[in-house]
Amino acid sequence: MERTYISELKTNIGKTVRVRGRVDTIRDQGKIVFMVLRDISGKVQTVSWSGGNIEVFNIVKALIPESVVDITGLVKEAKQVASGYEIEIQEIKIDSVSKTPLPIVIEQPYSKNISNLDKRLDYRWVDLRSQRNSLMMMVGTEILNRFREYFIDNHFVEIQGPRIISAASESGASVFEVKYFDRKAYLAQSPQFHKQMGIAADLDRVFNIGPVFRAEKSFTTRHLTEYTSLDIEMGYIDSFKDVCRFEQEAIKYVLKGIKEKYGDAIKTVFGVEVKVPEGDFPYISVKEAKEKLSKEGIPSKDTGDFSPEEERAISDIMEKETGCEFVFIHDYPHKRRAFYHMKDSNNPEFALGFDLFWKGLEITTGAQREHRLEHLIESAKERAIPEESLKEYFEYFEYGCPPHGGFALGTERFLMKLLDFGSVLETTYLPNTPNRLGKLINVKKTK
RNA sequence: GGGGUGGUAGCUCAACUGGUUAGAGCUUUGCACUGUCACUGCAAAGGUUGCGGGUUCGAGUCCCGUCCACCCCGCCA
Repeated sequence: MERTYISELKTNIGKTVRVRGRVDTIRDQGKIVFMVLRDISGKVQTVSWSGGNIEVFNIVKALIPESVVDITGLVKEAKQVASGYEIEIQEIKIDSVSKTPLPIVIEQPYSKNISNLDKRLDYRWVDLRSQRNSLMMMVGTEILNRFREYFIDNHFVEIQGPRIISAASESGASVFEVKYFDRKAYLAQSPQFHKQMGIAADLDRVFNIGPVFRAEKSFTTRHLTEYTSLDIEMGYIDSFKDVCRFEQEAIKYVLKGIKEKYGDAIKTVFGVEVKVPEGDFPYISVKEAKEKLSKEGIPSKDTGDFSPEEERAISDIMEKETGCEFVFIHDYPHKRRAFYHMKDSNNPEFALGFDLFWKGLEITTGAQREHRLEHLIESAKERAIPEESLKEYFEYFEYGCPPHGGFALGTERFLMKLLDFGSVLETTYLPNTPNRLGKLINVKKTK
């Protein structure tokens, strides 16, 4: 018999079905046992009596929670049950027995003692069984699906830049060195140069969704050493604002889709209302932002960038002023941005780039790129970046390159903000951080 | 990398100024229960107090070192 998902049972009342999944809870009443079965689509109560199939009854009575079972039974109406129906088990097969007790608590809506995050990550495959986490994974899937859909509908071509590269790319951010046969190589910190190659290759608009690596010892709720970057680059723009507008529309499209598909579930499980922004996201210059912060008495140590406190405050201020959770910040000093950002010809101190903040967190950096080789070389010189390390990159501009710009969005950060999680470690399937490689904790000791 | 807080049972935590046998809730195990649904009731099990050293008659508690986690900062997406 074919398997029926638990979510489909309500249309199968009166029928015999096969359901497969995990033993969620057992309520043994002596001569009647209720067992709640769980699969990816939901939960259902099953019932068996001592007066019914005694063989089945004995197996159910002895089940260990979190074991995997294969059940055939009759779906019947049951007024006593909240859902209105239950399954009377006719056959049961145990596919896999769970050890007990579990090493962590699987989070329930009523959970009081939720295990610590690091312990949960050690047993991530158990942790992800919770409704909260499986919904988080499904929403994450839909986010990438919608972005990809939007890009393809807007003439984008998908590329997969190499993750192992020969020269440490772009800024001073530390890179992971790897052994590549008999030479040194590096893990890509960003697909930036290869996106731009796509523009020089006349692919016109390209996107790249994939892992990037940062060898930074950052212990925060928003940094990972490996994360999934959503990168785009678009040709023939007139201004970085074309890039902003594109990103804004893409985000609206994504959030609209999420709201339609998961809005109710997100509201129930996370208590978060998915808001689809209307109209344009506000733009504000660094200078204006600093003035607003100063009025609110928020201290500033740096005129060219924002501290996390300032990021949160400026988001709050702008949301109150405009009702929008998003805000674009522009007119950053060029010397504080990547060398490939184009300079503002009216004021070369400024870069034609932007950051996008969402609910107090930077989720994107973008810019119009410098496509004129002489200017690009000059910018690299200003940063004292050895020309030799950029030789290959510079060549992309030698045979003509359209004006272009793009952005990178941190997908884990996006999901974190959407569902109001406290850390990107929670919105990553298996987060890598300076002290954690998958389940392998305490990396230093194994050196 | 800098600053702060912490590490005690499978999980979440308590243990006063250093003082008898380190406690509780949940989980687990056993028994009872034919309509439970965060089942209930009774009973039991469960500990090298992160690791290494020191002070003391005596250390979960104080000191030094070390590892790890969490929060804040730096770096960024």
